[in-house]
Amino acid sequence: MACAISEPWARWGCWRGWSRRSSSFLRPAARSAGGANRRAGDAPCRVLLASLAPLGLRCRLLRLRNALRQRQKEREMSLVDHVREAVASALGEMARAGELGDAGAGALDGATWLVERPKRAEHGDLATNVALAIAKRAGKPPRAIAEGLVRALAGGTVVASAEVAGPGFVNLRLRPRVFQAQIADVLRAGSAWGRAPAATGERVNIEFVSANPTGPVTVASGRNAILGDSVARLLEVAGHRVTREYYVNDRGNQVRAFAQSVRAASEGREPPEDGYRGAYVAELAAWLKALDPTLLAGGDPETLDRACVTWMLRGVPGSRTLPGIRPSLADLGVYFDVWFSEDSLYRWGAVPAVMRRLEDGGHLVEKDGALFFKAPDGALEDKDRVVRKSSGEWAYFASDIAYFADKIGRGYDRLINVLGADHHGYVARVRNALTALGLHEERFEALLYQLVFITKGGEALKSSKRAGNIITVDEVMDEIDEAAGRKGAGRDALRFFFLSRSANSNVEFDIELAKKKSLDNPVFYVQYGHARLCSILRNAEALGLRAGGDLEPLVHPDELAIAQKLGDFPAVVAEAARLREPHRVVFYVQELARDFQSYYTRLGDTDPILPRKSVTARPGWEASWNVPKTGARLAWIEAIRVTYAEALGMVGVTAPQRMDRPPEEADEA
RNA sequence: GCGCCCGUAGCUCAGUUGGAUAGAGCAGCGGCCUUCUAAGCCGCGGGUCGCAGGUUCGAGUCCUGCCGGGCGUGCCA
Repeated sequence: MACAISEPWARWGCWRGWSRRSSSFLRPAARSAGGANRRAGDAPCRVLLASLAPLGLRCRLLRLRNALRQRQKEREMSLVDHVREAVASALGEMARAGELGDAGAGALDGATWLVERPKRAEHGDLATNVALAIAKRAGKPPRAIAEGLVRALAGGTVVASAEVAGPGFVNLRLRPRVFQAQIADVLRAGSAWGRAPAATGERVNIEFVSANPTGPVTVASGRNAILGDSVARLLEVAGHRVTREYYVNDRGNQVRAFAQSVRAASEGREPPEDGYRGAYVAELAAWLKALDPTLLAGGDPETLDRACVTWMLRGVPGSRTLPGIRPSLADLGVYFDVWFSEDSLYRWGAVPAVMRRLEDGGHLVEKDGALFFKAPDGALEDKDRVVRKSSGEWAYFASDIAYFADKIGRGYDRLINVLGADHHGYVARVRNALTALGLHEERFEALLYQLVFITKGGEALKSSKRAGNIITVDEVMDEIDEAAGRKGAGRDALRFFFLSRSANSNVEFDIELAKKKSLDNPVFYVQYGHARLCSILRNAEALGLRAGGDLEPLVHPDELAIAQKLGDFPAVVAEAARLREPHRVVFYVQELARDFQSYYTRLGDTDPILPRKSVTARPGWEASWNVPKTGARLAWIEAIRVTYAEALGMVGVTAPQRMDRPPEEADEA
């Protein structure tokens, strides 16, 4: 289905053919969480295998590839995996020795048991509930099994000591070497740390924002944008190939009402009954008038509709009243691969085509002069839905069905829609329609988030595009930028704010509080931590001290605990991607920041990482300074920094290299 | 009425396929800067996890009912 697109905004990459190039052109280099091919892994082998090499060689290559994969797998095994393996093999020994009763090794079959981090540090580095889990099957009390396990684990290479606790938990302390190896893992992975190999997962299309192009980006749609974009980043991190898509409703009543409001504004009239009255409407009217007076003065209404949509998306150059949907989203760090025009579905005849298919399947019924989609029997939503109004116009639902059919036809394994809770009734409708068309209904996944309540000084604020009292993401970001004295601070703060809670919880956004307390945003705490790490590394370099060497001097309990926490990162990220819950990454990085800052400040003067000026002032200080220990600690710091930066990148927040002293607190008593 | 989501500290929220004494930020109180960045750190106070049953070795987490809040249930999108 080739298309000739007449909307000017379409040139920005409406269709898949151009979208990649145009989007990479538009994306600043900062797209660190993007889908670059990293960790090529066994790619060279694959290439050779595909060639016409002789059979013997191919067999050898196959073995080599498998060996490489095995090694890769081992490398990707987390600390928990290693310990789990050690526990399992200890249990195997016990079974052979008859310590697990008649069930023997079978006691483990089908049992769900965990090796996990206990909440309290006194309970060890890791703990397992396996004795509790298999006690019934083994026919022995949990504590007896636990005691046997403690004996069997003694003297291993991973576990340093083990003890029975409570009803039968086994608490484990690990050898420092294990944590030191964790640091090496992070540094080896570098910018691939926490990521699955690229393009190994599904082809995913994620549609989000898709707000009507009749107003600027509001704080409410900001939540959609930030959530959708962060989930998209996480999916890429998890190895999926992701297309980000915005469905532009550039047709229908709302666009018409909007265009008529613009025309009214240009003539100094009140907007029509269902029209729009924000300041941006007048701004757009003035801009269009200057651009081409015939547009407004009795020109073709469709051309005017189109022009309005175009400039809403693009924005009036230099205007803060009408910055444009696309630039506003870019300021939020949100970019799309595809901007899909609803109107184009009509121009290509996709809507009647898909309706014919529904009709052939007997899924349409005519009532009161309108055409309805018949809900299938027993479906979750059992009401019939209008697809063609009695006026003869297609309803939005008709083009939506065509749109979904189109997306499925493009061969995605999964279609995700990020929707506000006020649209959740829509989900069943789409599912029913896809089922009726015999399309892959199960590939459709709705990601719902609860609504944002805008308040001002504690009072509910009814914001509506039509009334024109909307709160835009731009004004919020501008305010915070100004308060923090740094461009981009508002973006980071807004993203962090929305990502600091699960999509399932309602958010109250107090516009006054957001501006006044913007510097309390935890994002700055995390960023400050990153800047501190960078600063240490900078200072080290100036002194000629380098990260690396043997990690054995790394024995401080806090340092090892943080190293262990770094090891949690890939699992946190994988879980966040699987559940589409970016807030997990945000909470993780906040914890990491807390751990590091606490350690760092408490360290104080007692055992500084870098030599003080009083030390470096003496010539030849290097001879008395513990350089190997510093090297190990710097490696540890670099590993933390990498984890910070990766985590922040995955939720679209910048990781600044330096943050200068905070702006003076203006308030005086 | 029916469907989906939520109810955890004064406020805003986390809480991994059910695990040990339920956590964090903000707010409050008390301490720590001749600085490897105080946008920081340490400490204190603060809880019938909406209520009532049930499931089990064990429930904030799973099931049922009730109470309270949000959203949906348009020939609006």
